[in-house]
Amino acid sequence: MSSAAPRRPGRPIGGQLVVDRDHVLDAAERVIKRDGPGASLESVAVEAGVTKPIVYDRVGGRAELADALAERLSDRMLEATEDAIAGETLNQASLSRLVRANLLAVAEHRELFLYVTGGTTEQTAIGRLSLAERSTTPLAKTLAVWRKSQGQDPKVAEAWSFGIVGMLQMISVWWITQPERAVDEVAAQISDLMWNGLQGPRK
Amino acid sequence: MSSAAPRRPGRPIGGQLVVDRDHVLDAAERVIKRDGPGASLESVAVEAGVTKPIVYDRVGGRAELADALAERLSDRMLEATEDAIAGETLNQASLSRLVRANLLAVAEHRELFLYVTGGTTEQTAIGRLSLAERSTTPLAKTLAVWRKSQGQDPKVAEAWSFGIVGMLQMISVWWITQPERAVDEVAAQISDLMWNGLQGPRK
DNA sequence: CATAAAAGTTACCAGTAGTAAGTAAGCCTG
DNA sequence: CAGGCTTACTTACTACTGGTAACTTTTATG
Repeated sequence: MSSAAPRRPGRPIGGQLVVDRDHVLDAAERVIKRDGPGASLESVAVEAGVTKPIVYDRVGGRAELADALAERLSDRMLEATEDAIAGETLNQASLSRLVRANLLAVAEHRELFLYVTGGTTEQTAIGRLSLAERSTTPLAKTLAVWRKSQGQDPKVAEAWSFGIVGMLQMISVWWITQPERAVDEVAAQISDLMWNGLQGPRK
Repeated sequence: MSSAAPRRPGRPIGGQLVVDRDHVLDAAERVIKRDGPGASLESVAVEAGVTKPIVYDRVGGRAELADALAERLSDRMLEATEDAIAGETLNQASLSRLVRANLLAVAEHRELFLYVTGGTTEQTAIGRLSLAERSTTPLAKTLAVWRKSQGQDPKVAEAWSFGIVGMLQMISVWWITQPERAVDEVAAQISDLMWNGLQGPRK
């Protein structure tokens, strides 16, 4: 993929863009997968077969790169988790499948997940929040609707969705560094906590 | 504190250490409070009235600094939250006070919290986990005891405590960037979720 | 055909983590 | 009390990174 084709300065023959934004982002994902978080923009540029200013032109600086990758990751995770519950009614079993799908999706994009949730050392809070928000916003809507349908106050939806996303993120980081733990067991335990609360199931 | 007293090279007169580890860590906290996360080691050294190699000698590199500060922060937060429940029995009201105390403690150490949870771009996962572990380990013990006393399986304690800590961290980040939200309301909502689960209170 | 616009690269700057080498004071032994 | 070792610093450097300005070449346009 990273053919070291030395290009001359100047507009390329044909006048077309030599790489587009998605190409750069793909390269960034490969580099992060290879070098872990803390991969440099220079290496991203090399992997994309281009120089640094092009990366800046296509996606922007480090913060914007993290943002763009966060967008990609959260889209994929959203898709994976949506497939797992597939419009089913909310109950402990479907919740457990959701948690399980979330864990497996994180494991699949391990390095990318760590990069995105790890932040960029600068304005980290906003970055991490904007990632979380991509997950919480649809979740909050679902929660609000569901609460209303149960005759409960939907006002809690926003705080709850941030709480749930935070729980999932932490559990994910923990789980992918503890590979011996069975995914089904963790999913069952966490969905139990989410569904029944600390009190546990009341009969 | 940062008196620009230019010191000559060589061993200081008197033969004593000019600053100790805690002094450097105090300086680091002040710099982070002033400059936000991403504060440089150089500025930490200047604030401590000393040069960079001394920082390396006293506390180590960036990763070790983050670790040491994480230790300090989690100790303080633990203290604050323990004061809030003060050996009381676990119920929704005491849980709410715990969440509230947690939020206020985070707000008090806002920049430090962001620095510590934001990580150091490198080996972030381990760093964040080790911070979380300082909170989860005592929590897990408490949970295990409590579950046993209720005739429930204490095996869930470890996963649950990571989940709870993750929830608290995310809620904290969210809340300190949304200053208009009343702390009592958020604490009530989150403790409701933690105690009763998604189902809400059953009568 | 001259000139502007487009799409690249080269070359640089500033700042940062981390380290090697240098220097002055204290201590210890003959 | 002189000379050498140890201690506790600073200075000065390297390597690298994010970010940008300036330059080069091709294409499009009046």
